[in-house]
Amino acid sequence: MIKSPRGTRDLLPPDTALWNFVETAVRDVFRAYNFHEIRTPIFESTELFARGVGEETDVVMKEMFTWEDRGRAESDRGQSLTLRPENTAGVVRAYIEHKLWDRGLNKLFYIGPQFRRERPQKGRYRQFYQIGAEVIGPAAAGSQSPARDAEILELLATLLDRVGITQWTLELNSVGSPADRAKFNDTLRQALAPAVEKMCADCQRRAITNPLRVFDCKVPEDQPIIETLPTITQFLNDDSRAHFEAVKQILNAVSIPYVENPRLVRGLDYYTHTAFEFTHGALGAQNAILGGGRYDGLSEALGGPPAPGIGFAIGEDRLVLSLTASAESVLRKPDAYIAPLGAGMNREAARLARELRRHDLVIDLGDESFRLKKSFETADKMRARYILIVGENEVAANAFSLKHLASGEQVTVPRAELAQQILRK
RNA sequence: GUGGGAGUAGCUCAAUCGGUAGAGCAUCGGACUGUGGCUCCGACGGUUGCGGGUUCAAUUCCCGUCUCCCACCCCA
Repeated sequence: MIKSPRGTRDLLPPDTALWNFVETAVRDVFRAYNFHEIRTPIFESTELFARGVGEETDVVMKEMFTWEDRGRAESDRGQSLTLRPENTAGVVRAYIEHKLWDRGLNKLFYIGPQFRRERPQKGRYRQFYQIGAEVIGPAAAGSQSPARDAEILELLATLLDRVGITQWTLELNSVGSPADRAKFNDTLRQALAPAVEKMCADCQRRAITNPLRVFDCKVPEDQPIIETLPTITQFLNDDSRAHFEAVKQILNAVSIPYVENPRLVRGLDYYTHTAFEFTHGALGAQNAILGGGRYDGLSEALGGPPAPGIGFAIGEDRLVLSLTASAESVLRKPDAYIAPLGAGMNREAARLARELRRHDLVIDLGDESFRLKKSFETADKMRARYILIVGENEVAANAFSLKHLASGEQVTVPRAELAQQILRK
């Protein structure tokens, strides 16, 4: 049997109702904040991710699905292509390609699949879905304003509340400018040097390759050493500091709770200033439900003009996992199930179904060969509100037996009044 | 990519010391020819993930492999 490839899965009804519930709610929220949808290709030039995400990151070095195009045209052949591992690079590429700076400030959102060649785990797939947004534009259009950071964070709080996730924590930090980070990294290496021998094997490696990640260490014995390390907060320049303060003040003004986490670092190279994560307790080791931050230098890194930006990406798979609502509860059930009864009744049933569906009713129907008992069982199973019986008696009278399945009440309703009756309850 | 656990009917799970696989639910049919979630009866459903090995005999023991789960690396 051919199975779906490792780390991929089929989303089936009724679960897809839950996904649609999330996506519909998310679109509503984006609309309220005047964000508009962008759809970028699912694959791009490998170079885009190498330059945009960072040549040295794990994502680019070992987690991408990459292949060589073998098109007929000389210009296509040998082009290295990659399934997008994230969507920010693609959005910024589109920003540059279509000169979107001419539109002033762009407030864009996307919903779609991303791909990483990782070892699968719960809530972590090789084809996974992200809901994200980017605010990007010339500095003169306000793209650099702390008001944009705060607006994004407030939007996210609204969004999570809206889908019924209330147990979230917003962790906030500033990672400063690239220069701030370089200084901090040097200091960190020096601070680690005398103690590193006593630390776990992972930390010994991190101390050399990526000192920032030492903060993520969960080994209890290492914590006393980590406590003594400097934090990036002390290395922020005046601009970064002022920006961070302004963001926090707006959050206070709109009553969005947050905790400052000076150890929160971001893995991708392009982040500057504000960095944040929303976590949810019930998710185990993979407790981050979304993350994001500011990336003021990304456009230039991709060959574009200066274009400060801030964005986030929600792991939709994990978001759906942490939902308390059940798929069953958000599934729209049929308003009525039509049971044609006896030879020739399919035609009349089809006519009725068509009439009722015009009234925005959800109608399903069976077949004239079904015994009435079977039709009732089918209607019950799909949780239809009403069953509508279409038999010879009904057709002769042009009035139909309509039974409310939950209460058992049955009435005979003239054809012209059927929709009204069904809409009633 | 590393370490550990698990794979038996569509789903959830049994199967004693190694003796050729069973239940509940689901599906379909009947009891019941125009009135339902109940009840009873019956049917359908299996390469025990896949491949190899040991054995008279393997769901069971061994090896390999695939997939999922947990943790790590990393990240949303």
